Amino acid sequence: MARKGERRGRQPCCEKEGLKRGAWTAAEDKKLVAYITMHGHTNWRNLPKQAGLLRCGKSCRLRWINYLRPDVKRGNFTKEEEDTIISLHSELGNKWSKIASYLPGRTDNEIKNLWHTHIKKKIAQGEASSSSSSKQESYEIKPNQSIILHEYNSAEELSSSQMLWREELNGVMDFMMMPEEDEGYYNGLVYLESEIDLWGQMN
DNA sequence: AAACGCAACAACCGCAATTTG
DNA sequence: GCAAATTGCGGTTGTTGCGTT
Repeated sequence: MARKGERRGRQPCCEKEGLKRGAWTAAEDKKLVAYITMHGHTNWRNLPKQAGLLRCGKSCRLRWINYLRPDVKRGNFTKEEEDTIISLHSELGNKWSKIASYLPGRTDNEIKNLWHTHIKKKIAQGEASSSSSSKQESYEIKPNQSIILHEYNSAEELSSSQMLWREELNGVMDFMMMPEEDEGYYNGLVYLESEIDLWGQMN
């Protein structure tokens, strides 16, 4: 908190002088991970000082969220993940953090980068979402209609994913079927190896 | 081998939203 | 209720690596 009489208006997130910028070194990563593992991250602004890092809190936060968190998934996006992103983006627009919340282990920054480098081009070329070329079928199911999915490995995971999907989109549920690939089905959130039944009317 | 162009991605910046005193 | 501090988000930029000429 600034005391009365101090400079008005927004202050910079950190003192620019003396703080390191640019790529993180392995030693810095180690310090950050060690500190957060021990103390957590309740105050990003004070964290770098307490952790002995010459970085601003924002930079530490970004580094942790995007790369150092233990649950961050590295590596290429799968076809299913790309489809999910395309589907969610058509509903939500550039709400990258929202989209990321549907993809465990993926960050908003990563998804945003993927969108700008890969998916946008694919869509522009008409390769990504063309239902005719990829043999996808699309159905719309209204929110109040019930859908029951049978014969899957993890009932709990599927159920919660489905509820999230419903609540977040608060309206039309877009369900994608790809019956000719691997005998499986996709709904944008889960991939099912086995049989699936739908209850409720489709449009 | 050097120069260039481009794609990929890590990181920064500014603003909005939220929290705090 | 208000002002300031802090956090989170999305747009953008900078750097790096790779392929091509």
